[in-house]
Amino acid sequence: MIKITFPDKSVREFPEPLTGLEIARSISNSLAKEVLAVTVDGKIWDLTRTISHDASVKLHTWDDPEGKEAFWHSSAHLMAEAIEQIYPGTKFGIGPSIETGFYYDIDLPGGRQLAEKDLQQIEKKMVELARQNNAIVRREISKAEALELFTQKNDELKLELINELEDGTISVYEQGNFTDLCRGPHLPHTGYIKAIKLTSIAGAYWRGSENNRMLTRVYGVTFPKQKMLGEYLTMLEEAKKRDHRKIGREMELFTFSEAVGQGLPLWLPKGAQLRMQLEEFLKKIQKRYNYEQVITPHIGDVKLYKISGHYEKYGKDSFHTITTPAEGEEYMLKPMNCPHHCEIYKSKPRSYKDLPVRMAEFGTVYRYEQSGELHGLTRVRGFTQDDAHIFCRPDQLKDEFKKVIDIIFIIFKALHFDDYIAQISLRDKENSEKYIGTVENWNKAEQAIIEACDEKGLKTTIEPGEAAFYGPKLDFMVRDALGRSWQLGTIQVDYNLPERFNLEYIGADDNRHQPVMIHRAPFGSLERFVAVLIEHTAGKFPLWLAPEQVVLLPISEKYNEYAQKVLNFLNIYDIRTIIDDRNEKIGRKIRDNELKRIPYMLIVGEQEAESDTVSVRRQGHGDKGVMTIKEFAEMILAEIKDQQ
RNA sequence: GCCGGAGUAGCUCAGGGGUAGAGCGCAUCCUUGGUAAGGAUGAGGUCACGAGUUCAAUUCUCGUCUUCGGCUCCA
Repeated sequence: MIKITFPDKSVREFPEPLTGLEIARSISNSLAKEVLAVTVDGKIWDLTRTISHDASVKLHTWDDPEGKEAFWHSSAHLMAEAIEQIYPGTKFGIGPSIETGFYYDIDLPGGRQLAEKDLQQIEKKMVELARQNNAIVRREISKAEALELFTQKNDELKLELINELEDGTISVYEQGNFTDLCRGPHLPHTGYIKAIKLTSIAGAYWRGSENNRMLTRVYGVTFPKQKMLGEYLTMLEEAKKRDHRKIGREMELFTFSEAVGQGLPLWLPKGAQLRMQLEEFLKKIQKRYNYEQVITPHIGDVKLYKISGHYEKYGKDSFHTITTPAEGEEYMLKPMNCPHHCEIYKSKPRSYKDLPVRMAEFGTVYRYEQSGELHGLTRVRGFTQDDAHIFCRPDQLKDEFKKVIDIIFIIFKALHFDDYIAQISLRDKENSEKYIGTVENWNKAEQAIIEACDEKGLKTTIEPGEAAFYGPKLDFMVRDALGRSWQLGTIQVDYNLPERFNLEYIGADDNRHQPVMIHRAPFGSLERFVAVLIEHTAGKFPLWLAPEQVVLLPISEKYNEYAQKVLNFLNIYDIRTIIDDRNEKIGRKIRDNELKRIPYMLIVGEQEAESDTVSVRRQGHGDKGVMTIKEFAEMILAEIKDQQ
C-alpha cells in the first residue's frame, strides 16, 4: 500500500506504486489532462515517474509556476531537438524556463549565426515534432556514461557542466532521437505543446561571464492552447502602448538628441513640470521628517573620490576626469553626492545632540553606462537622485531606518505602487574580504535592517551576497509595463564613508565617536521613477501630477474671451490650465484633448458665458455636468489635496 | 562593450538601381459648429552619416553613428 497525502492533508491509499499522472487520473480525467508536473515530498518530479513510497504530493497545472516551468523547460528541449535536426552538430549550453517562456544557449556548427528569419523554420520544425507526441523519458545514468554520451556528441559545453556534477545525480531526458542532459522535470510527451512562438535572438556569454565566448540565445514562449498565445501577443501589444519612450514622446515629456549625446535625457517643459511636482511633493514630506536641503556642484576634485574609495573601485569605468587648463587640476563629474555631503557634515563640529543630521539634495550625477545598456529614461548616463544622507548615532540607526521606510510607504501609496518587491541585501559571509568594516558593525547593521522591516510589517526577500561593499541595503523593485523589474527606492547603511572621511561627533562622554550614515533615495532617480510612473499610469497621471490639469474648449472662437477669463480665474489657484482655441468643432477638440490625457476638459459656450459656469468633462469618464467656475476650482483643489 | 534587428517628412509607416509616397500632425483659407475626427489648398525629406560598386545608389557592399531586443555591468 502506498499512502499519498495531498496539500489539504487528505490521504488516499493506492494498492501499488504509481505515477503522478495516475494519481491525477484517479481524481478526475479532466485533472489528468491539465496536470503538468508533480511535487513529491517537496521535490518536483515528472508526472511519469513512479512513486513507490508513502509521500506527500501536490499536482501542478498551468496555473502553478511549477506547471509552467515544466512546460517551458520541455519546450526548450523541443526547440533544441528542432535545432539539432536542422543544424546537426549544434552544441547546447543551458536551456532553462524563465519567467515567461524559455531560452536555449546554443553554438551552431562552423560558427554559423542565426538570424530572425531562421526562427520560422525552427518554429515549424517544433510544431512538427510536437505533433508526433513523442514520449519524454527520464533516464538516470552514471557520470561516466554521461561523459561518454556527450563526448560522442562532441558537445564540450555539456561536458563542462557534467564535470561539475556528482556521480549518481545525473539524469538525461530523451524524446524521439534527441537526448539532453537535464535535471527535469518534464512533460510526459511533446504533444502538450500546442502553440509556439520564438521571440528573439540574442548573444549571451557562456556561463554569464564576459571572459567566455558568446553563444546564440534563442528565446521563445509556448502554450498549451493556441488561444493563449494569441492573448499573450495581444498583451505584448498593449504593453508596447504603455512604453514610457512612446508616451514620453507623444506627451512631450522628454526627448533625446544625438547632438547632446546618448543616455542624456532632455526634459521638455511638460516633463519638467511633472518632475518638479514630484520634487515638491518629496520636499514637503522630507521637511516633515526634519530633512534639510543642501546643494552641491556637479563636479568634484578627484581627490574627493580617492578619499571615498569610489575612484579606486570605479574610476577606470567612469567618465574620465576633467583637467583645468592652467593648473592641471583633476575633477570628476560627480557619480554620487555622498562625498560632497560628508564634507558638509565636516563643515562644523557636531555634538551627539545634533544627530541625526539629515541632508537632502536632488543631486544630478553622471555615470558611465555601457552603450548597449542605455534604455529610455530607465537607464541613462546623467540622472538626478532624490538623494539624502542621514548621519546618526549607532543607537539611532534602526529608528532612522524605519522613518525612511515610512517615507517610501507614503510615496508608493500616493502613487499606487502596490506591486513591489522589497529586497534586503546582506553580505556574503563566505567572502568577507569583499567588504569593508568590522564584522561587529555589519552584524549590527544587518540586524537593524531586518528588525526595522519586521517592525514595519514589510514583506521582504533576503539576498545574501548582494550587499554593497560598504554596507547592507534595502531595495524596492517595481515592474514596468513589460514586466521587467527596476530598482527604484533604496536605503543603504554605510560605515565606510564616516571612517574614510573621519566623520565624528562629540558624545555625551566628551569623547569623539563615529556616526553611521544612511544613504537613501525613495524615488531612486527621478528619470527612472518617471519612466515607471508613465508605464503604470499609461500617461494618465493623477490630477496633482498632470503637467496640464485643465483644458478649456470654447464652442467657437466667439467664446475664446470667456475661456481666457476662466483661465485667469483658475490661475489664481495655481491650477495648470490651457485653452484649445483652434478653429475646430467641439467634437474634434474633445477627441484630441481626450487623447492628450488632460484630466479635465471645460466646455464653454454661450450658456456658460452667460452664467459664469463651465461644462465639465473628466478624461475617460465623459460629461460631468455644469458647475460654476468657483465650484469647479474648489472641486479640483479638493481632489488634488486628497491625492497627496 | 558583445550578439542580433532597425534607421525614408514632426509622428506612424509603405516603396524601391533612373523626378520620393500615404495617413496623422503643421500652415493658409472657408466654415462659427454643443460633448470622441467639418471642408479645401499648401509647405515639409541630402531616404542617419562616410566610403565603395555602377553610366546612374535613397535602393546593392563595407564602415561609422544612433536606436530596439537581449547578454555583461550597475557606486
